[in-house]
Amino acid sequence: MGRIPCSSKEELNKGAWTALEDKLLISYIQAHGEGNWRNLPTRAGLKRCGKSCRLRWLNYLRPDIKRGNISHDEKELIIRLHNLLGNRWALIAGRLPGRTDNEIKNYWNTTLGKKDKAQTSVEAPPGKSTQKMLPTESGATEPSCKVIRTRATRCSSQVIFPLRPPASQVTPLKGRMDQEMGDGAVVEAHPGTPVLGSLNFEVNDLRKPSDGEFEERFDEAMFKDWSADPCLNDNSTVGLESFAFLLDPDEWP
DNA sequence: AATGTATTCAACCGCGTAAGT
DNA sequence: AACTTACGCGGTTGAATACAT
Repeated sequence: MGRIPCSSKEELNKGAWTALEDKLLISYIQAHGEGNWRNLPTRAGLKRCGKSCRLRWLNYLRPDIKRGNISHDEKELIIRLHNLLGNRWALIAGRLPGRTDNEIKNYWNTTLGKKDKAQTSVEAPPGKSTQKMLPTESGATEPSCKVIRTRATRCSSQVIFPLRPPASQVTPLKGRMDQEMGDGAVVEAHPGTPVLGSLNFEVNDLRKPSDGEFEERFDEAMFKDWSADPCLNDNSTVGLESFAFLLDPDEWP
């Protein structure tokens, strides 16, 4: 493809932004709005790549950004959303007004992630996976769920697998299905499509909501009552229990 | 006070996706 | 349909700062 990486333009500034650069970027965006990041630096008189400008604006200069002091409620929400979505920082940030994906990612990696790691290292023997394990009927343990994910994918749609799909509806899954997938897996159909539910059946019966629906579905009400989710109402075979694996086992009765 | 170590977080990097041609 | 390009994302890095010795 031959795209020129930001870093190859040697005349561009790198590293920390100066107050003057910030001022130039803010005043340009205030006058012309966001977008067209590629041409923005030249027009704004900045020796930065568009990518860098975008990042600086989104993560630091935007007026609606809340900085620091993650509240207890926000922390709880981050933990729950992370349980649900994994490292989808942008999606998680979308549910936390004023917070950026970068901030949440940093917060997780420095604070919550460490706690999680410390906890799992106590639960799991050294050298083994830190994935949470659930006891089986036989007394052995198995992963509570698997999260298989491609990297840096955008989530613009979702696919829900019911536990027992109607045999009449058969649609081939477009995307990558990892062979490692087992029962109760959370997988991500390619491109950027999270798949929730058990896969203890042949892969068929997809529901693909229209663009924009996805964001709407992850709202606070959803965490209070899964049954409120309209995509579940369409499918009578899916019970709340089928999502138990998404939550911390300790919290599930 | 000086030095070493740990932590935080802004910024960079590379890749996947969507949109345009 | 194939190719190109801009954007957006998650992973990672490294400078700045805080803390410990």
